[in-house]
Amino acid sequence: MAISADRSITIKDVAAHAAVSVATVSAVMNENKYVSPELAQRVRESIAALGYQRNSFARGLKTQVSHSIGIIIPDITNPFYTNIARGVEDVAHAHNYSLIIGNTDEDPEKENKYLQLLESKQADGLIIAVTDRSHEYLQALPIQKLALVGIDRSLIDLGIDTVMVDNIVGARTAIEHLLGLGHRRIGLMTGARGIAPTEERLIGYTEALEKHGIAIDPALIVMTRPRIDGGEQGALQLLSLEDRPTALFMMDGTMIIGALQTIAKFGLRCPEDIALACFDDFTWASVMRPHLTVVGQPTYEIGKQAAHLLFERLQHLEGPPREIRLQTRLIVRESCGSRLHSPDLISQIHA
Amino acid sequence: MAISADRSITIKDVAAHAAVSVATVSAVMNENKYVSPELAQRVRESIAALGYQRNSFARGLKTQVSHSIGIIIPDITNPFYTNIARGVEDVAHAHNYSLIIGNTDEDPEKENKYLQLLESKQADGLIIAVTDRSHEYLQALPIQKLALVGIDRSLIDLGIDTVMVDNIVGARTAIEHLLGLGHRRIGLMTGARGIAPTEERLIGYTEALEKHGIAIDPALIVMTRPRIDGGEQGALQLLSLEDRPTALFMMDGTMIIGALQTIAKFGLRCPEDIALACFDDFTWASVMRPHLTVVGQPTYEIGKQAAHLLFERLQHLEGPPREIRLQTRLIVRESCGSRLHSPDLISQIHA
DNA sequence: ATGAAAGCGCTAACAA
DNA sequence: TTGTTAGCGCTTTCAT
Repeated sequence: MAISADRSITIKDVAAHAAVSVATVSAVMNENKYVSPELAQRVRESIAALGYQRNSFARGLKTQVSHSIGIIIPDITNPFYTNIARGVEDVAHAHNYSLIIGNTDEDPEKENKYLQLLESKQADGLIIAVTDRSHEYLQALPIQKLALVGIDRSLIDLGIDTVMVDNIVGARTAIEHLLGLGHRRIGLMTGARGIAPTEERLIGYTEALEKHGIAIDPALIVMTRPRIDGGEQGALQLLSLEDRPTALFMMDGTMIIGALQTIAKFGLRCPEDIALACFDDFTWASVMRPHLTVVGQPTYEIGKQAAHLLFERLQHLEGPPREIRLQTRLIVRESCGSRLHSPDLISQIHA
Repeated sequence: MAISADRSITIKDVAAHAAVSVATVSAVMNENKYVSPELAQRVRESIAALGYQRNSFARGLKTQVSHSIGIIIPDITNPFYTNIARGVEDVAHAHNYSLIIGNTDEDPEKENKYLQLLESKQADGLIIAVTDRSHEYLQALPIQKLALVGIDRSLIDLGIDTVMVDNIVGARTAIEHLLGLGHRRIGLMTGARGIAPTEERLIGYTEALEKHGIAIDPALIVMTRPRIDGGEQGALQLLSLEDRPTALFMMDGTMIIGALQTIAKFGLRCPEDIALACFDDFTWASVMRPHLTVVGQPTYEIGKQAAHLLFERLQHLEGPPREIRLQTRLIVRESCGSRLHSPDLISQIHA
């Protein structure tokens, strides 16, 4: 801002300073050609002396690689995505890549805009949690140059590498835990229908119940938004039922906060009067009263694996798409009341 | 990935397709020169027909602007920074800029690396929460081309625009609240000494106490890490004091979780046995038991303002540096026990 | 082992 | 009003 060196230092300046050709400077920077030790040393000294940094525009123009990747998610503010982003960023950083971030707020238009931006502009690759109706975009869009990895929703059918979680087992395990504690009427709050995580978790719920010979009561399944107010409303609806459920399972971690509030309004205690569990572990889950029993998703790991997949894809563009399924972890704390039933179950951790 | 059009479409292709010169195509894309409606229309059609996207490397090489900005923060996973990043991203998006993110983990070396990366590589501007000892870097580094905005720590002395919070008033108000509730021995957990937020909050603490004629007891001030375990240890140290404090105030929101755990280990109840308050409001603060009384920082707003400052700076590089101070908000809930003292104080909100 | 020079795709000054 | 062209800074082929 202040001391401004009118023109920035180019490879030419370095070449002149070291009294060599620009080709030689380029060679030592890229270490891709033999340069005699003396010259190399001289060049390095000139680089240091001038504080030369190569211009990535020129480099990119020539090589067509930007050394940056993008991540498109609904909202970085949601801890689920925050951790994924962190995982991605760490891997990108290790590869000397930079990470461009885009929040879509589940708006297909915003998503589309980012897709274009990233494609035209810079990214070599892209990690994306697609918005519901946008799948077709992905194949329609001219994203040929872009390596793509999907997260949270399976994109494998579109020939795109994907990292997601084993939702069926995750949900089933949690419901079985509740069943084991004697619950028979288990309310379920889902996110948007039709997307993989919701449908798969629904399967897990159904499987667990059927295994115990319990009929599915549609009244116990309510769809709501994966937000605090969604949880509030969902719980309201479920708790207003004539034949009130004794346990509530939520597909999203933020919902449980709303549920907790509704429960308080009903004058109910958790877990004594009603058991609560949800997907997503988060920092505060273990310090809330009651400590929350949750199905933890390896969020950081999802990001990490997705980034690994992406960088592998960047190497060999060819090869069949791969899908990685990560396992969830049932973390039993207090909100289902296992302590009430059998003290020795406390803090048992289930794979 | 699949259908790959071997060579991507360039401005030349569009020019040929529309039977005009490249200059005309450029003119219609940039809307910076008069082009007759007919030609303009023809060009637009060709652009659409070919799905042309301009190559930002070439554009950047020519114009030296990248249309992307960076944000360098300790850790995106910390809700304080997450929200800031979201604020920045929203503004960047509105300006059609992309946002590159870098986590430093408070490691000056990583910070330095990002600085170089962003400078050489792309960013037109940069928002940064500096690591403690790195201030000198900022002026030493050849970041002349980069517009800079500092957050959380004041960089105004370095001639850099800054957005931060009124830490003195924030801390003072909270301590006065505690004082008003009758507390006389108030333990304080600080973050690293020597950085503005810590020192300023310390001033607020001191001012409040002195105003009430209470001497500062150095034993009540402990420095610890702004993390859960930091809070755990800090509380341990404070609660082990012979003359135990009746209230604890923490400079960081994550500390309070650790403090809560330590309190439980001591068999103490909050707020009955000990009052608790901290900086930083977060989603769960209002659903935790007890509901946490906190000094909320307008995190999203910090990011937004910082981005605004940055874009303004991008327009007029000249002009004196500006510092924006945002106000904190004391959010009184339960953890200080105001309910215990006077029921009508509950959920009072103090500016 | 080193250097000269072409050219990546775009913008903008200048010419027509 | 539209077109021609130089040149941004780098990589890389081809000469030497």
